[in-house]
Amino acid sequence: MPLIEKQFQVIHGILDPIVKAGLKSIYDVEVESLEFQETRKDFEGDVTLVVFPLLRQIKGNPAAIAEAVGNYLVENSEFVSGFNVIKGFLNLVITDEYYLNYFNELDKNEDFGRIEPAPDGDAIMVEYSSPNTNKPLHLGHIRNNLLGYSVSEILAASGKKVYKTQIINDRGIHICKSMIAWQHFGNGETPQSTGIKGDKLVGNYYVRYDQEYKEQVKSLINEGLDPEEASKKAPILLEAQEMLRKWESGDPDTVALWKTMNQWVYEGFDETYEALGVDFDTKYYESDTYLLGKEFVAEGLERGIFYRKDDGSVWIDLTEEGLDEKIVLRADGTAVYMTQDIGTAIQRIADFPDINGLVYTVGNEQDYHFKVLFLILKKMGFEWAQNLHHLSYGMVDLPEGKMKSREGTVVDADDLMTEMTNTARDISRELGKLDGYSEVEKEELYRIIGLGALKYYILKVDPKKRILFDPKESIDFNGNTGPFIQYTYARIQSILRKADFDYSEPVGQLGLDPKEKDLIKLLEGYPELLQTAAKSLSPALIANYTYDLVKAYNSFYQTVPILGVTNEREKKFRVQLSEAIGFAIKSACSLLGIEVPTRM
RNA sequence: GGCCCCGUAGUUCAACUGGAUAGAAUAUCAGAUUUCGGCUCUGAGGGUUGGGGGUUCGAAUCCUCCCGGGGUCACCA
Repeated sequence: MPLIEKQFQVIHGILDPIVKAGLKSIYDVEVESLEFQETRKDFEGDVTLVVFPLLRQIKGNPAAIAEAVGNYLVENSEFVSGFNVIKGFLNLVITDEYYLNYFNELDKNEDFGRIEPAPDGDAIMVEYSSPNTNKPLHLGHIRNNLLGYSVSEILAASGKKVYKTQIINDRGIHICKSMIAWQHFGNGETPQSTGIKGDKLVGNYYVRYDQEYKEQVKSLINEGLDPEEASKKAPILLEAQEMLRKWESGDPDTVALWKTMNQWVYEGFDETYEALGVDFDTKYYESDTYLLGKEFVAEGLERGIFYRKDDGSVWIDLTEEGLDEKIVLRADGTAVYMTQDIGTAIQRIADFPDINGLVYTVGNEQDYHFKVLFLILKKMGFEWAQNLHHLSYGMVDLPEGKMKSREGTVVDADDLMTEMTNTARDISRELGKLDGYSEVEKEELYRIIGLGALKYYILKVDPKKRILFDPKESIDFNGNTGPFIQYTYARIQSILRKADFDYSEPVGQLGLDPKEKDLIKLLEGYPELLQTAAKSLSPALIANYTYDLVKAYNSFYQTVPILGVTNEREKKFRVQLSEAIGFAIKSACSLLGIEVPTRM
């Protein structure tokens, strides 16, 4: 049986045809789809069939229909041992035998729930991070990176080939500002000579530029210029603009300095990415792509998708779609942001022909831009334009308000990770069971815990919502947190270490404790959940599932003895179950980029 | 002002995309360990889902009008 079918052959899938056959024989109707759901905790049963939707095709009292289907199922399915009806809800009791069989046939390993991509299947490209090269990464980038990376992992686990990419905003006036400041005030400083991380060094000069600029504006105003005039005439601004012109005309000295300083930044970014645990398969640089797209606009103009205004600029009219008119080419024939994004999208498909979709991880302030971009690409008739997604996310707020890099109220990405590690160290020193660990191993563990806390905290919330981030108080190590999950995993590993007997063979039939049944049900739901998370690009779904799983395991652990039970078969089964839950935790966490320790 | 997103226990988040009596965590209070890791478990209190109207068997979810917060309406990226 192919892997995919096997993974989805869960109880819903088994009952589906039987219920349909039952409805056919009782009421003589063909029903297309049925709505199954997990039975709520307050009711008896395991699986619930919602009868209301059937009323469209079957006239009658929902409770009576439920009763009839229930009776039919008890007679015709070996797995349904009983049922009860509450209003239009048919609650079915599923036999222990079914769950045990399901568990025994499960592939129990670290790849639990994953589907291998088909060799000739469609690929998807996920863009995230997309930094500017004039300042270091901050908390907002962390949310972006974690989301993009996690969504990539989820898509890959759901059976798609994934290319992770970023577009680096490496050109423009902002980088010229850092360059000018470095020329004036740098005295030849380099990351090597100062020991400062490259992105931080360049970022410092960006701040330095801004200080100088403000002073110059002030003195110009004192000399009698009006504020608006002064803000345009500050000498250092004019220098930066002149430098941009030189860069665009390819002036060798300017380009050389630009390359050098950008290289410093990239080395700094690479360190941050590595610390954060994210990576990329390919990169795009705006200096390469900012001129793309013009020929496609020209082509679209011929085909009547765009139109030309009297001044020569080119536009698209989206008023029929409820949007505005949007410029796609300036009067002087140069590209705008939109032109460039059109060109870059097309370029990516050309570079990787197996791609049939793109995901852009970009903040929600660009919602409108992407709406327009996607619409334009659709109008241009690209087939892959049906599969464009803007993974939009809300801002990260601080208790003091917005982050502003110029005012120094940003939370730096590197600093934050260090702080998380420090907190983990403090707590673990008190509570950890780390006898025999070397200092190096301990430090590695603190890093895993600190980062796990940060990642889980950010990924568990719906991307659309703003996050209020209090670095001091928000990160907790108890309750619904990353370390809570890691702790449970570590505890399972502790049991496996102590289980010094062979537990690999499946045990035969035995009665299940309700807590055991709960755990198997959760395992059963995972592969489908993974597909849903992939479709909705939602790491939060995975995070919340992981938490449910861990909670259910802790409850099981508390009420049911594992190694202490006298019955050998039960002991074996419970160790197997623990192991399987461990695999599931590890698998789910890996989709969030969270590592799990064997001790902590 | 037009358009888009958000509003759920004191606080931070859920709610299987229209399903049952809206759930967790946290904080507070009360309990549990001859056991495998107490960073655990069990329980209590805490809600007019911002407000009004509508759609239907059924609404936090869909429609509509208000209120509040944010974003966006650049020939910037």
